[in-house]
Amino acid sequence: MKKTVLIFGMLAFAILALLQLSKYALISGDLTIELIISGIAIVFFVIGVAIQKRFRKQETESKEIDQKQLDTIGLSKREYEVLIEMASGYSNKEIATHLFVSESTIKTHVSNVFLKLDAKRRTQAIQKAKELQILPI
Amino acid sequence: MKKTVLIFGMLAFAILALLQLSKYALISGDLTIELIISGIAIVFFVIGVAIQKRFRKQETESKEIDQKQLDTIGLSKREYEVLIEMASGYSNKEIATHLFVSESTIKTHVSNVFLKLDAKRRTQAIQKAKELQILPI
DNA sequence: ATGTATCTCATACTAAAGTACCAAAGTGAT
DNA sequence: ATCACTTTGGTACTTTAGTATGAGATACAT
Repeated sequence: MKKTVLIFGMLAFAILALLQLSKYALISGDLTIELIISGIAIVFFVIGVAIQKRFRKQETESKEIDQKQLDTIGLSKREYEVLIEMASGYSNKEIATHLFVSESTIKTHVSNVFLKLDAKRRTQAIQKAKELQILPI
Repeated sequence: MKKTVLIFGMLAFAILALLQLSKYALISGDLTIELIISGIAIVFFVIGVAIQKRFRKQETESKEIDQKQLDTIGLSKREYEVLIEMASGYSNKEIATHLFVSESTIKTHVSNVFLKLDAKRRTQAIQKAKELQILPI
């Protein structure tokens, strides 16, 4: 947030400087009116695009992994891995193969995930995890 | 697409007109240099924001239900309902209650959904449906 | 009318998922 | 060193999920 304020402050200063500069450049006759107007137009067009892009970034960022919620839920690293595999549509046996452990281990992890997400089925766990913005995509 | 080209053409024409206008306004002395530059800056800033917004819209619009793919997959109305219930995390028994039919019926629908989505498990079916942009959310 | 597809439901079965314990070994912090 | 947590794995069991097959009822199009 402090960073944003600083950038906007510097931007405002740069804009004022640019305006003054172009004004004196015109009076002194170094540049033609067409060039100055074109320059101003390009600069502000770019600024407009950049600012809109910044807001868009903030909007879409809300659709990525919510690290804070992940912490409050308290899933362990391994449990989280299993959750992601589950959401990808794999069976316990397949997950066991992917993570090089036994199916029993996966079942234990799965049960723990259910407890922490308050779910009764894996589909429900996936749904809840999605609502909590915990899953990639 | 034709619409976009037309809009951009008109926009280009408007910009050229604006530049000429401001040039002659300055020469005739009706407006000060500050006003003209400010006006140009604002106009192009707005144009930059608008264009960026248009692209952003196209990006986010691709995240809604893809009716065409739904048709090609050929899910029946009832099968699609069952798929959505599945993705919401409900068990076969719960889905049966929601749709006022027996669990057997749900099992039949579920199996048909698996065939049409080429899935072996409900979690996989959900994942594939999501990739095909068939599910709401 | 007759065929095609959908929706419904049943039985009988296999496979997978999930629960409930228990327990050993490793990790990390105080 | 001790405690808490994680990771691993096991057995035994219950519950869902999923498959295969058959079949009646409805609706819709040719």
